[in-house]
Amino acid sequence: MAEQVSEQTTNRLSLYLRFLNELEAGGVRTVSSKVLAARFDLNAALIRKDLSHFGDLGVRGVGYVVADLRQRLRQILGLDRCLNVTIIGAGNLGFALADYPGFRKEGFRIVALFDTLPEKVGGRSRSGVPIHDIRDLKQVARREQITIAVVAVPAESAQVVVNTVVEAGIKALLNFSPGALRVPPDVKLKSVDLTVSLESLSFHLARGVDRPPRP
Amino acid sequence: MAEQVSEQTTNRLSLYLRFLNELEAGGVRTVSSKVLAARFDLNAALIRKDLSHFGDLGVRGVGYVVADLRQRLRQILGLDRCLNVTIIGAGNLGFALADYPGFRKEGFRIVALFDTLPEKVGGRSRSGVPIHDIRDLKQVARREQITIAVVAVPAESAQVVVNTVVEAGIKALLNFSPGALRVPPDVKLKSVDLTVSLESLSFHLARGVDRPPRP
DNA sequence: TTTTGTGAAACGCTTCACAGCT
DNA sequence: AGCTGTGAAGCGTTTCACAAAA
Repeated sequence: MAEQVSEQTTNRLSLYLRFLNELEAGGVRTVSSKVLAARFDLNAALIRKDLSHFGDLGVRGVGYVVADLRQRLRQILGLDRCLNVTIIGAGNLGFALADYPGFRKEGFRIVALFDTLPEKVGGRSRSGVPIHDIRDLKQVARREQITIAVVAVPAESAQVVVNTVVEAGIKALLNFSPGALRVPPDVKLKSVDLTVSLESLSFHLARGVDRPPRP
Repeated sequence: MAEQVSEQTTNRLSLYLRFLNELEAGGVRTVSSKVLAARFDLNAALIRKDLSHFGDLGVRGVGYVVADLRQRLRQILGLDRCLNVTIIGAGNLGFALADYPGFRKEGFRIVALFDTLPEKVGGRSRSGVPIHDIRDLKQVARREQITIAVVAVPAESAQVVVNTVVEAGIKALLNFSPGALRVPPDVKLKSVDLTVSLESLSFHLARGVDRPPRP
């Protein structure tokens, strides 16, 4: 077990975990790869492969024990520890993310916002997350044990902000700015590019979602 | 040209286009696949393959003419027409997206917000996008020629909202709610799952971004 | 010479199919 | 009988390598 695991696999593990939470809440004891596959429109073998990367998690003839698999997935995804998150950029998007209830629900704690504007620093988000000066990032990051930074600043300042975050010793970044960003190899950067997403939809509209037959 | 093109290819086309905008603004005449490749950390052959799906866009020995390729990519991505977008859910995230400057910059027009709460309906976002009652979606969608909907509502209401959007005749959806959603085959759904993104980062932290050598 | 466009090879992910366990 | 774990096959994407064009 535990060689390299593809990003696609880990993304699916998150989905499985979310479903297992529901199943456990509903008092379901075991679940088969077939049931999981039906839920997510995937092939059952793929789910077994995904899980088999981490040992023999299932029971032949029975399936997976919901409580055990859930526990194990939380551990694999690192959700059994405390995960403190900061958001850089106290603009509309930064505030929205700081107050997004979905994060707290899954065990992430948003502990700080950062900005450069003096009129914002010292304030708080609606839900009470304090806004610090970006120059204090390193200090606050250490004090609050921040391990993940969400970057929600305009494209022009994105690379500078990313550099600051990396210098503060944070090794995991979720970026919402458009454009290519560079990070050292020991830092994990994941980007959500809203423009690319919309343009992908535009492409499908332009081409016709049901492709018209070629002449 | 113009068979099926993978989503990965179309996503990259968006990135190329953004860079071409910069190049044209900077007065650059031509660009080679090698330069594009360096910019995005990709293989030059991949860029040529991506572009070759749409005809012979380059000139051997020279590269690609920036102005021409930009124009062609805008056309391919459907950005040469008017693209009216609505945002469903006038919560923190919905407002942030409605006022996100990046969308307008690329030619998308956010023309309406929708919500169910009477105290929100009739109001406007900070940048002036009017908030309508979700029950008026079909009517407003037709009047405003809305072709893309962004879904930013809580998970519980997501499927219902998606159904309403589909019934209103909108064929392209960008979804921010967690969980599996069903749409008919002629509708294009793209989802951004913030929890999955954060959990993916958590996984890499838990495992060590530089993987520790196996014992 | 430079750089595109493209078959062929390489690679990685998914599905198949079945041995093995309960 | 039922279901997992997995080698082998299948398939889609990326990279290689080179002929063709400017």
